[in-house]
Amino acid sequence: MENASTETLLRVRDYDLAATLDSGQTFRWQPRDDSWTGIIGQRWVRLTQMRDGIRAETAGSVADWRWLRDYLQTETDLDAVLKTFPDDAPMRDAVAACHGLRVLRQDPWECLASFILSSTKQIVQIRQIVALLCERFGEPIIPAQVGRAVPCPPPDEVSAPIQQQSPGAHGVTRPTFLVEEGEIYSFPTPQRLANATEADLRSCKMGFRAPNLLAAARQIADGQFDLERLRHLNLPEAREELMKLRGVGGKIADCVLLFAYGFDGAFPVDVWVERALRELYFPRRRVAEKRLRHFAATHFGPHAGYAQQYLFHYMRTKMK
DNA sequence: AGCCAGGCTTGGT
DNA sequence: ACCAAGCATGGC
Repeated sequence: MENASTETLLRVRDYDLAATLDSGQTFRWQPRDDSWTGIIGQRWVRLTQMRDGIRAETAGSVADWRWLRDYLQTETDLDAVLKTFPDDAPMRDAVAACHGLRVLRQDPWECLASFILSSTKQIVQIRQIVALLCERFGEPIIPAQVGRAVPCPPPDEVSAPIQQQSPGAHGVTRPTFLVEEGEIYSFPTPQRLANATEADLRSCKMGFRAPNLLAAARQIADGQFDLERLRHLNLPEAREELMKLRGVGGKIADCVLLFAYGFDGAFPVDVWVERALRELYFPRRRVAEKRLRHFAATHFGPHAGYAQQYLFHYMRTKMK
């Protein structure tokens, strides 16, 4: 029986929090003071990498931390997963370079919506679009004043804006507060977005992706499309179902299946992973797309998606 | 300035 | 069944 508390230590080894939260599977976590702050569901959370695990702080008392262990997948036996990877040089290098990288278990709707917004966008830009979407349509969340007992904020911290030069803004200075807490909005529900207009969504800089997100939100909001039902399907069935949504092809479907539903066999192939496959496994060879997909589908074993995440992060961070 | 970005859809052979 | 263009937007 756990006592209700606003903080806990999740004991876990071989968990690289930074690699996990910054490897393009999720888009809202922000680094700050050796910690990561973000929103999980309706909760503000701060996570800190410790030697013996992950320290978690949140707003409001928590009696049962299962939701967080589930999101972070701290119970996953990483060694058991790594043992299923093919024993070849590229995979060994990727695992060595990204030791402790995990695949999260995210909320299906947030994951789906985020990846609908991801097509032909760099990760930094996906983050910006998602941030705008949450600011405009999410519910405000109260961040915890963790670690500092502040009955009332010091007057100079609140009332005195810091003059800050925004770079490249032609000499325009804007007053900003130094104490901004980063993410303070929940991810908008399908219902909320279903009531928005396409123009509203376009104002979040999502361009041609706006009608796709809007259509998905409306289909889910009115019950025509059931994200929960996908949990009871097998991988190919669930994949086919997701691909019925406008703007969702094989790659985005695979991302959602892997990052939200825990289908470890899903193997998203984007430009980075395709590059990894061609350069690491078929150097200086012309390989047809068809054959490459067959290789991807057969070579990496039951946790292929996990292997894919190692290749992806390896290519992005270590191979430039 | 031009190319590319965790792609998908559509219309051409 | 395969190929290219087009799609918004921003960073480099």
